[in-house]
Amino acid sequence: MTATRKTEAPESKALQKGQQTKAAIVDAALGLATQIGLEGLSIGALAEVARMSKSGVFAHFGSREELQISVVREYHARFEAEVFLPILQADRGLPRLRQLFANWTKRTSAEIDSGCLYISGAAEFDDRPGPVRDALASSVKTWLAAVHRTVAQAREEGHLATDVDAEQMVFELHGLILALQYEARFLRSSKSLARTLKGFENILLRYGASDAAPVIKTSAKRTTSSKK
Amino acid sequence: MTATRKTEAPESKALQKGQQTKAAIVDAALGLATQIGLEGLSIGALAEVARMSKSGVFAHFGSREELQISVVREYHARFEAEVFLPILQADRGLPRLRQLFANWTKRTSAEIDSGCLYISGAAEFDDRPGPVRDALASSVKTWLAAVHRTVAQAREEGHLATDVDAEQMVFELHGLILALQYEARFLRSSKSLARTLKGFENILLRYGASDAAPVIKTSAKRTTSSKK
DNA sequence: TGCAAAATAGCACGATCGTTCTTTTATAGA
DNA sequence: TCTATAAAAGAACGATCGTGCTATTTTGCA
Repeated sequence: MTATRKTEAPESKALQKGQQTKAAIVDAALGLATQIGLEGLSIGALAEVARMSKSGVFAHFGSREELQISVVREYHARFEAEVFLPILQADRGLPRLRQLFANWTKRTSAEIDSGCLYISGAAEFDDRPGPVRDALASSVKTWLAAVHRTVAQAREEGHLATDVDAEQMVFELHGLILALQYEARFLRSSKSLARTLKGFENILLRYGASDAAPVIKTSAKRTTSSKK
Repeated sequence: MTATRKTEAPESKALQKGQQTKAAIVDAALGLATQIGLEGLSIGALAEVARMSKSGVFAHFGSREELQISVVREYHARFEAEVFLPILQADRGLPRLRQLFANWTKRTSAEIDSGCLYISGAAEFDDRPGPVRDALASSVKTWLAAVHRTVAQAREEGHLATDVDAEQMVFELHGLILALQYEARFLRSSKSLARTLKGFENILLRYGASDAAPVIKTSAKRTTSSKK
């Protein structure tokens, strides 16, 4: 359309000035969004953090909604890189499932300063239709499908009982993660990480995991010296 | 401070005009807050719903924060009336625990139009200190303590294994509820209610519930119920 | 080095926000 | 019924919101 075409397509040099400032903006926006939520993310506050003018920030996205979608996509990419991709190096089956849950747990609990966008976003957009919600739901579903696949693989490798309902197991694992986020981040409970790990072992036991769980049988000793 | 004191204290007649309009405002505010969140709750929108002027609404609370706290308190009262109080009529022990979870599940899933303030509020206020967060956390802790008590009673009645870690069980139950809300309300999954109920039976089985759960045993070759 | 084009800044707009102040209306006790 | 007071409305404030528009600066290629 526009007659102004550069002599060479701009896709060769991937990161012109504009692209890399946009990346920096999205990075700052992601930091803000994980703190105050996707809805709380304002262009003015973002411009201040990025040390730019409002219109300078705005020009990269064209609308606040597009900015939010960019943030969701960036979170998706990081989540994939930090949680999903590393588990592919673990042995297929139960070891990989263990690694998956460990990474997921770590990502959910460890960083106190940055919450999980998949969780806060779900609460914000659960009855707010639109492209932001669609992007969020799509990312979450992609991830849950990956969990489902990993569970199914573990079952097919013979590491879980043959009649395991993978969807049910994913649902229960998801519940553990959600409880972890809730009780650790909102209620500030220090024990929730341990509860999550124990819950995971409980689920594995119930679904017939072939390796013994490294959890102390609760029947061993009640009322130990560990008061408080 | 003010020398203007009524001839008699106003506490005798509980519902003057002001009190009952305030109750109506809080009712409308609760409806708004469960849809768009406590943070999204604005006095202007609330005034429109309540068919009042902004300042007329505002005068009842003195600040937006106080309005939010009133909403949290109202939600607490309703949650208690709808979920907690009715279970006291069920037999102490496992029947009561079953009734508790049934009510909790019903409250969480049934009403699609109104989300759970304890869940959306936690996401909004998990790193936003202040009295609203305190009110929310206090209510949630009260409820979780009631769940804990019910679990402990079921154990002491002999309906659960004697070595049940009540806190751990509450954590896992909470996770089921959170997963229900997440997958039903955000992901629009129709199967999440069934998954929640099945997860509940799984937990009961694992913790040695004395009545047989209506769930098909998953090839119970591993760690059969050797517990007492 | 010059110059088109991209990137950013500046400014203004209507809207809405929470809040304060003043004025009007409705209430309840004498 | 009269009247002090509570309740509600009205108007305005400074801020901030998202988003256009225009000007200025910076960039990258000839």
